Amino acid sequence: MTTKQRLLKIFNILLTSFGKRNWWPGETPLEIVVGAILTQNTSWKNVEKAIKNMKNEGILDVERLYEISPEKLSEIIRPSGFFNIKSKRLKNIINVIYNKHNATIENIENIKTYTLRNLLLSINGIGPETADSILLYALNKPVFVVDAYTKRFLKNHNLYNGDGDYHEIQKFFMDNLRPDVYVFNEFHALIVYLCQIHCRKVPVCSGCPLEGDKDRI
DNA sequence: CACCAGGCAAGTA
DNA sequence: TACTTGCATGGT
Repeated sequence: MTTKQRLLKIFNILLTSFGKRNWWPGETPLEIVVGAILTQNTSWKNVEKAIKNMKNEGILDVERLYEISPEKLSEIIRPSGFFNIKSKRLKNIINVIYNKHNATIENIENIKTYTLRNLLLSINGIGPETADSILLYALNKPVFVVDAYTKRFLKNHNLYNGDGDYHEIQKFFMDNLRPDVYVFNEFHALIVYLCQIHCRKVPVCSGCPLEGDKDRI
């Protein structure tokens, strides 16, 4: 079986076993952008509390976020942890959207994906994973998101023998899958779900739908 | 009590 | 280039 066939087979097994994950939880592109920043090295449950606070304060809005002081914002997002640095990071991306793109997320959707990715990466506080999460989940661009779970997944299933470099792993997925937003969206979410319920630390686990995978370590 | 969570930037050698 | 550390709350 080729790598492409095996990867697609794994995707289908995961999708059949677990169903659609409905990522990203968030009602608007802005909420997804905010969540992408807040979830950096933080559990999603803590992020939900912070976002709920933001909704209660009525600041889940580009203009409100542009106007609010970093100190006030820090207090509102406190449950997400790292609140001072995340407050600055939220202000950083909001400033770009507000000043250069007419205060709407939708206006930056028209920028070519490659250019947009570099724009996001140029913002202090947005690294590869956050940039790609925004591109895929907020803006529907066919970009594969790599994270710690993805690396563990590849290692556990002996799918990729290279170092853990983010862009090499991303290239592996994008070379072996059609550039399909739906597949990229669900595959990343399914990998996270699989790792969270079955493969937290040890490489082998029982009850995993991929147990029969011959090439698995 | 320790350890981790849907990272990133800055500092050091 | 390749480590190390700061950031910080909340769950297990």
